[in-house]
Amino acid sequence: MSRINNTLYAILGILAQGPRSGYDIRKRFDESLRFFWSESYGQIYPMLKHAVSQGYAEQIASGGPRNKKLYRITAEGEAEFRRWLAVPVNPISYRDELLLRIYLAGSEDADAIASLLSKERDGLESGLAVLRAQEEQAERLYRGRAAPPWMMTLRYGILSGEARLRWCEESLRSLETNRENEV
Amino acid sequence: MSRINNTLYAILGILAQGPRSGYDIRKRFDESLRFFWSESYGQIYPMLKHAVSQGYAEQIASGGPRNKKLYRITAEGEAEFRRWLAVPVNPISYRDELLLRIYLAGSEDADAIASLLSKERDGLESGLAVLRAQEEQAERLYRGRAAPPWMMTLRYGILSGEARLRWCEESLRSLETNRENEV
DNA sequence: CGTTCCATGTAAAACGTTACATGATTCT
DNA sequence: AGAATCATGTAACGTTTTACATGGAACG
Repeated sequence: MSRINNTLYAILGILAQGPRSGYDIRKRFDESLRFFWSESYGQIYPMLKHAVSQGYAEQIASGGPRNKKLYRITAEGEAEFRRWLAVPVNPISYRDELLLRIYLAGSEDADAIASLLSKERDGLESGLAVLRAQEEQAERLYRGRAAPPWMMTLRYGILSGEARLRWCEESLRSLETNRENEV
Repeated sequence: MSRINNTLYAILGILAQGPRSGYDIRKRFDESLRFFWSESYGQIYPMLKHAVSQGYAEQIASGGPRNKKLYRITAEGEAEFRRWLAVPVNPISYRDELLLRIYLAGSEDADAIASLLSKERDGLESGLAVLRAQEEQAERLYRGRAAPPWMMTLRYGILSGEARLRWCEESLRSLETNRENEV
């Protein structure tokens, strides 16, 4: 069985919101989805051609000053995309370098681990500040009305970031406690 | 600049705890690290040869009934591993199919999303039960004494799982609310 | 006039999984 | 005896990133 190609569907999903160029699609991934998904040019341009060859998208002229190549999703493309939406997700296989290092570290590496953890904590704090600002802005915008589905992904960024931050702090405290008990 | 090869260091880290065969190493990843790291045979066996060629490990006879090939880390290998431990981690690039689908879904896909979310919730609940049982067992074992570093990774599994579970529940509630307001 | 951004692509390398091949040992 | 597990490896395939190549447009 050939694996489901998420890249194709991710691109179709962006095109479902309106005609876009390869460059537009890349920017979209980079600006809005980077916390949980990314695609590089090396994936996007060949996959757009593939989508056209499968009849899921078609190329249209832009008429813009740079005459970029816009792609529009077809009816088959949209049907295929909606089919994919309901397909059960694969279990997330995610690789976490920080956890790997901690798991493999010995007690003699406590300093190195503490340093990694505090760097991580600082990064999380500034990242969370950005997400919270975005959330506030969106809340003002959608006051009262139903929030769009992408708000859920923002919310996830905040909740998971907070959990990881709490874990960093807890871990740093426990390293500190161990150190005191040894002295 | 050539990318840092995490696979090599992950293997060296396992070997730093004692001589192991390729099979042993694979089992270790599969049993204890699967929540945040994995390596397949296709990576492990060639990488062990590479480690030997670099002088980071050496092959020793096992003498066991199956005469498996044990590898032992060398002094250089251990030094290299400790150097890697302190290297700043790369930002996690993690791909979350569930968040991708939610981000790309339109309001007409609310049913499909709700179904994915409730499946995810059920999976998280049973996964968390396993982790909590492991934590209890470990707590009984290390009562009072300093817990080993790998306990932090278990703790992370619990905290991040709880956060994701809360998010699932919150998202399902908000989908439900939107539905009621539309009717 | 130089820098940044827009814009499209390809080639090579790196990364990673899956399937296959093979055979011994241990358990039931 | 048959099944499961131990054990080592390779080949093919698929995925993903990075580097390279090219050039126009907008901005200060």
